[in-house]
Amino acid sequence: MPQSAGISIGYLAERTGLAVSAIRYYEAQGLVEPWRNAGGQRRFHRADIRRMSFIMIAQQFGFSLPEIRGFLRSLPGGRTPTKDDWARISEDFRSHLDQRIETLVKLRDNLDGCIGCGCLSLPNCKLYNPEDRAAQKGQGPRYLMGDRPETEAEAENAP
Amino acid sequence: MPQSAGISIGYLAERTGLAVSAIRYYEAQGLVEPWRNAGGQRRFHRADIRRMSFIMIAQQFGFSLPEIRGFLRSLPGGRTPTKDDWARISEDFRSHLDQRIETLVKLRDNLDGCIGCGCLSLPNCKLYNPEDRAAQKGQGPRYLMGDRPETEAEAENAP
DNA sequence: GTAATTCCTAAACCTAACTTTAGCTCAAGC
DNA sequence: GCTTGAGCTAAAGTTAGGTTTAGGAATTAC
Repeated sequence: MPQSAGISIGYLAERTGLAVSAIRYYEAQGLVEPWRNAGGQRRFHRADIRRMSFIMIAQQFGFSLPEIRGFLRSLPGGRTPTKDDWARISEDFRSHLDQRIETLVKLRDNLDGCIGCGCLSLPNCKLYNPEDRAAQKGQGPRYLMGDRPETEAEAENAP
Repeated sequence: MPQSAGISIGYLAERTGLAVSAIRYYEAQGLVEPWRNAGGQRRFHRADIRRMSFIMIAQQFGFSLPEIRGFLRSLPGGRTPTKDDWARISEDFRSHLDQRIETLVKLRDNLDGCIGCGCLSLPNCKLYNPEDRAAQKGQGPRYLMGDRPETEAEAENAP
């Protein structure tokens, strides 16, 4: 087991459950910056165990690696984040998470409404309603339930 | 505009906001089964407008295309799903969705606890706690916050 | 009847987040 | 001191969910 001169990639992998290849990938993405020993092998700070954990948690929260890199830039290199460091980052986490939860709950509520309305065939279905298009996450124009200038009624009557 | 002999892929795209290429991709994935006209062009049922919408909604709910294909298999081909068809599918949606929301809320609550505890450095942090590993979505064994057989205390004391 | 659209297929390309492979070097144990 | 495991790099492969491109063929509009 490595002692004072930093830890090996294998040990870091063992402690975090990450694959060695994943850690090297994170380095390539600028999420961690190990130094090299005399033989050219990576050496990590012990604090990088937490750094890796932070990455895994942030991923669960739905952040991309570039976003996480942004967070990490505001973290001090080489040491454990303090309460203040973490509190700062938590704000971002919170709002992002709240938004995702809200979207899902809204979607679920609409689904509930649809069970009672015979859904997918009635223009008053909420999943069908234009005002809920805001819930979309995609980039292009996507119209749910085929709702367009032409009404469904028209469409149905044109066999 | 197509009349009695089914609708074209372009019209379906226009009505749903999907790209033509996406619709062809969905066909390749077995999510829709158009027939062909004399000239070899795809013709869709008008009900496929809703079928596409169903796919888009299910995607927003976080389902993968194979999962959605599963849902669609229980739908009647060629006609608008009835209230009963939809109710049957809604059950599945509900439970999946509830589970996803629960996971996120749990994660958020843990985050809240961490803001107060100085997180990422205390063994009593909930994000750090083994019992919350269940919240993981990945496939491999991943240990959050470096929690393994060896305790953090030990690790910290071995510089 | 001809020009402009739309549609066709197959194959290549794209992004994210990694893993796998190949061929080679380093470090550790006995 | 030698064998074995751990580490190295570069490049290619993987999965999901598509888009883009190339080169034709069918439809539609006038």
